[in-house]
Amino acid sequence: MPSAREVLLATARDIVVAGDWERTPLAELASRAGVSRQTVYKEFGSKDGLAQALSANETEIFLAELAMVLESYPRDPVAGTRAAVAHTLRTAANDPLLKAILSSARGPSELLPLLTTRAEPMLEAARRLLTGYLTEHWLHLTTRDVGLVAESTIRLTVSHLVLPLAPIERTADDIATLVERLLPAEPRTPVRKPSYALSKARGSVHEHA
Amino acid sequence: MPSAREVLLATARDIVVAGDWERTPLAELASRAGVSRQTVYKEFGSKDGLAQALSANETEIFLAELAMVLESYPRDPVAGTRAAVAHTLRTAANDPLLKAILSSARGPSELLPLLTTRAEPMLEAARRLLTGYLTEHWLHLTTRDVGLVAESTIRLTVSHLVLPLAPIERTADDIATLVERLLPAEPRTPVRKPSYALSKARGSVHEHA
DNA sequence: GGTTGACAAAACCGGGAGAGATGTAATCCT
DNA sequence: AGGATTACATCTCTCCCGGTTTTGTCAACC
Repeated sequence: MPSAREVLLATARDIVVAGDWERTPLAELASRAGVSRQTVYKEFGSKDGLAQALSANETEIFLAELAMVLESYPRDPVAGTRAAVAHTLRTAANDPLLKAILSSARGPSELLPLLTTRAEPMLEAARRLLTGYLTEHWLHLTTRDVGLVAESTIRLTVSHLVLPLAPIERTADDIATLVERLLPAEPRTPVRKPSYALSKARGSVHEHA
Repeated sequence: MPSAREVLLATARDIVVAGDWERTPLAELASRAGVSRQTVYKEFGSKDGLAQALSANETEIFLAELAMVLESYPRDPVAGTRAAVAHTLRTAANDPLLKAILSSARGPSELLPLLTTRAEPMLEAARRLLTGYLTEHWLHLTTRDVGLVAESTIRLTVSHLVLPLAPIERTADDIATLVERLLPAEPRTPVRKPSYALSKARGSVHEHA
């Protein structure tokens, strides 16, 4: 039995993805979630509060997914990077909300400006995640070097998200190639407990297609 | 004696940079340029036509500058890249018009959407320029490899333009470092006539600070 | 190549009425 | 507690209506 909070987040997400956020009254959202309007205020304080919570939830889920993707390549950081980039591009392509969070892009329909604030912290979190992952594999490199590569990977991914020119798989291959050439030496794989992985998403409500 | 076309472009540029484009009537623009309103229609067809021409002019000037910057480092492609990136970031920081063209960013004041269309061709031109420059120095690399590096450089530069985190010089150093590591071998310098350089800006009207 | 003047059509203001949403609160239910 | 219902004040959004400005196109003129 999902809590009111959870079903509200899920419905809100559907509405945002459908591009109807500003158009949809809170009353309709609530009734569609099978919940009264006041419950929303109790739980989230305001409509914006709901959007914020949704954004935070989405961010958390995405970062957890990203960590899982990376974890599944514990011995091959280049393949891991490639998979992470591809996963990001693929997911964001089908998810206007995530895309908005990542790129802070004002789409044709002027997506909610609340998320703009979220963009930078989100990218920063992703950068830390990637940095940790890469550090596990190239122990001899300086923090600065790994950070540079991680940040470039993130920026390039977002860039290709905003202005895609090649198919996703091709882009992922390209970025992975860059990483491989940038950090070429000594791919030692310690295979210890990965300290970079974040806790799993707790408030997860929806499934990613 | 500057032609009416030139002085019109210059005045239009001032207005755009001041952020008053949509606010300013064509009549005022014309009189400020010391020219009648009809001359504008004769020369550019419409107000949008003026904006288009301005954008094209700006693009041409910028690309010519970029080519000159690169030409001044005929033997050191890493330093050349570094200088080109720094020049781009520095110029765009003081030039809302160029920034809009490069990033297609809707600023707080909702900059002219005409330029949005311009963004991709402009980046494509810059990519070709850089590709040609780099090819002069790393003859042994495949077109695909050089193209990859060039495109990444462009994308990273734009990314840092949109979301600057470090000082410009630092960013330029970082990107140059990436290029250096990506294309490490055999920096042969043919020093022949650089075929990548475009013709100088002809319609150039203003001076870049 | 340029100016002046006139002109229709379109875009851009306020202001005001009405509808619709948001946010707060009291009360009731279980 | 967790939630629903009803009520209500306050915003905001939208539509409409004029009046004004701006755009874009003439023609005639130098």
